[in-house]
Amino acid sequence: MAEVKENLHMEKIVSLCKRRGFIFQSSEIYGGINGFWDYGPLGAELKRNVKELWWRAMTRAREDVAGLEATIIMAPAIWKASGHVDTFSDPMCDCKKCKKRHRADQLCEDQGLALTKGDNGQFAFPAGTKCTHCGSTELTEPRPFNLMFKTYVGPIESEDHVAYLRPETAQAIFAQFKNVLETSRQKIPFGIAQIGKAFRNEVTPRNYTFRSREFEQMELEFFIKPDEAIEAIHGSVATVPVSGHPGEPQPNWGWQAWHQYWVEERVRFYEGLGLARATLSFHVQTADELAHYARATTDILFKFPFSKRDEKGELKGEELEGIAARSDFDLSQHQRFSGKPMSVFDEELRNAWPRLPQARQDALWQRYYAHRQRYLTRMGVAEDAAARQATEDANALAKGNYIPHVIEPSAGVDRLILALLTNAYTETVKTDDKGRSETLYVMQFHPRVAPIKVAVLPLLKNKPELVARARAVFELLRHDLACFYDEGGSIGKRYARQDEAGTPYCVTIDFDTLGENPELHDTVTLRYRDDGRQERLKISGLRQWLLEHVR
RNA sequence: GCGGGCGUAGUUCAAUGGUAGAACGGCAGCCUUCCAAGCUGCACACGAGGGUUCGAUUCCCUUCGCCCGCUCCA
Repeated sequence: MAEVKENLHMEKIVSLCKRRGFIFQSSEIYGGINGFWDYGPLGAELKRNVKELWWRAMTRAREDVAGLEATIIMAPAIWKASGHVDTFSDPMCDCKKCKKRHRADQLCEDQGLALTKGDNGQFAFPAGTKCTHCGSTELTEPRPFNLMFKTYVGPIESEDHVAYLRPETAQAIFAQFKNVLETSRQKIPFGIAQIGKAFRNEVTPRNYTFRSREFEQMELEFFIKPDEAIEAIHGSVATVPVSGHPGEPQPNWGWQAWHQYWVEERVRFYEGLGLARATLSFHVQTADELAHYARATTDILFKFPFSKRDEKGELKGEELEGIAARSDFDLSQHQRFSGKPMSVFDEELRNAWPRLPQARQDALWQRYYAHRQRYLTRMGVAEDAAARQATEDANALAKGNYIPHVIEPSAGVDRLILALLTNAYTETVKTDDKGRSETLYVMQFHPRVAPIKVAVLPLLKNKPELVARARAVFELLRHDLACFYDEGGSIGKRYARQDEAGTPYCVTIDFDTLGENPELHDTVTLRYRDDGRQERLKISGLRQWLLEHVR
């Protein structure tokens, strides 16, 4: 279970998932729809378990995170503020000769030209634009390529009524930041967590459910004080260990410590779901890759069989989660676009500031000013207006006000499910005495995520006493555990069925349960999925034992 | 969106210009004292649409879907 699935073909997983009811193609009876997938009975349980574990770890187990469940369709202005309306609609074109596809704006730039946009919103190439691949001038018209799903709110289908299905859950958190802050009795640093569907009209959905057009995210926006505020209050920002978990959160943590903290917290979460470190890898985004507002982004990758390989031939992995340090960009954008203040008042800062030596005050003021000014001018605010606003912001800081910065651990649920399925999949070829061989499939899920926790089986079906006792045991367990009763076929076949479903424990009611051997009266066989090991447990302690082992 | 390959029971495969077989799986019954035993029976498929043809699952076209490569992935 711990090893990396190097040479596993995805088709095998796809076929098992279909066969056992983990994942089906959406709308299959109508021929399917590209990029959309349904979870069958086992998949639905698996996914529920994963979301439940995330929610528990991120909110209930912590005092500093509050939950949120926002709508999928929101005011379109949110997507203007976030930048999605602009960046999600890159104009694309194809070369008619060599069939190469380009981003029209980049193609022009590469040749020192500029794409033009008419009043009607239509893009056009300047004369002489060539394909950078083959040199042909036969290019298709630049077409906007919007990755957001569009719909209309209300009965009138006009541009005035356009709305989008959210392409990420994060923006809803930013938009409700003030409401949550005021109602949750939290103060900075604290986070808002949300699980929910998001939609992206991907150009090419690929790799089974990995890149779907409808998918689910588990996102935390964790709001922290700007480093300038930390320095004012605590004298300096805590230094971060070179690697590893920085330990329990401290008041003097700056964004780097918080970023590292969340990376490590998230890795621990994945390990707790059964994804060993060896199956994970990291990608620290380089300066070139980083979005302009991001200070750092660390991706946690899982080594899927379809992942690309590095120079050494090792699987590089595909992204499960990105942990981004997004500065105060998002809230600043919403403040500018909505006109509503997104700043918070920090009493500690207000009290600390006047006690700082003047030189220190000036230095922090200057740094904060520079940061704000850089942001504003990058966003196209005119130089003098930006200077004025940045001055205001820096003056506000001195009075204890700032826009919080954000650390964002953002995970894809469906990708994680696919990782868990891949990770759990094992096959072994078994040859019997007659030389016949068959392949046995075992889904070795961590008991925590397993869709069915325990199967209850009477050893034989045609002995009413066994069946009755088995039904009673099933009844005893089913209210607290995802439980499955099966009496069809032979006991071996039933074990094998549960192995494919990934059920970690099977409980068998046999003649000893009934008292054939008095010492074993009221005990059952407990059979382990991964090694077939068996032991006997008292029925009286069974429920408790199982609850402890699936936690 | 481009290029290539592919679509036959739930799964894995077979055959065929005269409407399809198997294995495993599923369901029911019998049997079975711990790892896919056996016996009997049952159900289930040519992705969709159009064309050619007396007749199409088979040939052609379109479409949808899947896989690979390109492109895209803020």
